[in-house]
Amino acid sequence: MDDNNNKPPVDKSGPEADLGSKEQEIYQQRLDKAAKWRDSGFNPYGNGYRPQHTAAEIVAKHADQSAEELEKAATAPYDVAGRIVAMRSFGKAAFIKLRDRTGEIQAHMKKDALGDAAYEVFKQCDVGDFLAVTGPIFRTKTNELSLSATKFTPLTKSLRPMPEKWHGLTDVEIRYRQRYLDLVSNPDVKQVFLRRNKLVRFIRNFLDTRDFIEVETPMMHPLVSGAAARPFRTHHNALDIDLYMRIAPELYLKRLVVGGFERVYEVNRNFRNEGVSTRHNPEFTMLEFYQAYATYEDLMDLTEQMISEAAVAVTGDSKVKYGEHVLDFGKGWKRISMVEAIREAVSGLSDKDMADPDRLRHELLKTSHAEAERRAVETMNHGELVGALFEHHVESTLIHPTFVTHFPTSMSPLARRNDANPEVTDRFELYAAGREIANAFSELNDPLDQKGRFLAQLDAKQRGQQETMDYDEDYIRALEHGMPPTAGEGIGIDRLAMLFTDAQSIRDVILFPLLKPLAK
RNA sequence: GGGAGCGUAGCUCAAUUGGCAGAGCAAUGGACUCUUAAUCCAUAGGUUGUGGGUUCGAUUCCCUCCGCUCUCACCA
Repeated sequence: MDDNNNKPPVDKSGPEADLGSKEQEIYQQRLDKAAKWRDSGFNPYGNGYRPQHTAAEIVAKHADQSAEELEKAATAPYDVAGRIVAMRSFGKAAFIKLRDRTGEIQAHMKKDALGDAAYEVFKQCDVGDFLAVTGPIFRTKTNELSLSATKFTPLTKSLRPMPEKWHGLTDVEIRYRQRYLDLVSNPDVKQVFLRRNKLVRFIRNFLDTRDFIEVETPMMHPLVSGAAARPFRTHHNALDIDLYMRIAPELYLKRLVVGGFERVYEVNRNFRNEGVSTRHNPEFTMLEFYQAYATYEDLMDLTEQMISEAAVAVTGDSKVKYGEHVLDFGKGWKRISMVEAIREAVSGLSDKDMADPDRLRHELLKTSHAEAERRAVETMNHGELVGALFEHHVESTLIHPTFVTHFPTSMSPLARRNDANPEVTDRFELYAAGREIANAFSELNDPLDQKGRFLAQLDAKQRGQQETMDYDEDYIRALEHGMPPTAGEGIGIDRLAMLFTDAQSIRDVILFPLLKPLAK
């Protein structure tokens, strides 16, 4: 525990200080109700109750039975526990809705079935409390499956009021800051995260069945490596060394390929100290995988198969609605080189033009109006100009899944050069909905070439570029020992989850997105 | 970091030109043993994000700060 983590002691005697006056009143009322539970022998924070059934299994078991059939069958009592999410009371009877991890089930609480004393205890229950209910199943006059409670056990008292039942919780700030309330209040939100879980499980299974081994590599790095991004810094006290939170696991995973793990993957967090937006969270989840004896072209096939199958597994269809569009993840994705893609989008650029930095600079300045941007364009090399033109004119137009290949070598310091044209690399990025989803290449395993590329990165840093990689001596040493021909790929899990859940903001697929702390 | 917008009861939202801050849900008390946003009667609940200014008077107009949303830049 850090010693600089001194929090004021919490006052345990009454309502919390952040409550409004109305909320304090409710808080006190519920403390009083909890005391009444206690007086009746129920600990409002007791432990050890083990419900024997779930809402979903009860509903599934009796979904097809009519009211008469259920009455005749007279089922043995069920026993479920959950949060009370709705209550409609009639004085001497009430309907409550209990929610557990599997779903919801209604219970009919009747004074004559429970007894006077027990019904008094039930009256001290509120929406939000946790309760266990025992009783046989029946159908109400409106045909809803319900438990006819013969017994109940108060389990946990909720002291704060739930959000409004009809509109739910819509204030996005509260939704992100207090995700637990969002999850309780908005059932769709839970579905989003269940889908995300399904996606990650599908991917793990897909790779596991293809002989990939899942590993965990360091998230605290002594060097900045594996991507072009600004890192977070941190400090280890006992060793008295500065470290960086990782921006990518790439070089560690390739060290493992050197060591004989021919197929490895890692699904974990990367941290980048950059702007926050609807598509960027400072910490985000990345899948990276490496396969020896494969090329970037093999990975295009693998990626197409993995993501098209994932779409069906997660959403039920290879055609996925996303905002205004319906994305078609069915196989046969377009493959186009970066230069071709630019020439398709910008008319009047000949082969010769594409090779001429001044011509490209001129083209780029047509759409770059901000002063800082124009200055940046002036110092770009040929590869950077090609990349910038692509981002300006092509990226946002790639709606259906599209592989863009052959990125300029200068913007791909870890990728293998193309044999026919060393100015470009054996690399592709996958785009969908106008965004980058995946990035892959045949890995550069020539240690001398890699040395030169690292040196070029140092050079770029000298020129003032902020997002550069450090020279990683040990990585070069690893390559000098020999890395088999390998291809590797990174897939942004959050962004893929966005596509499969129709989420317009990355914060909607991250349980606890980074927000500024509120001032006291 | 730049630009635009937003912030009113626990929640969802009103408040005319600057003129007594309101409703529904939730809560409390009462009636009600088949409800589905249950219904009916009554009660209570507010430092209008913060601090300042203009004004006889500010939720409303102006400024500061805090937070959120969108967007641009950086990036994936």
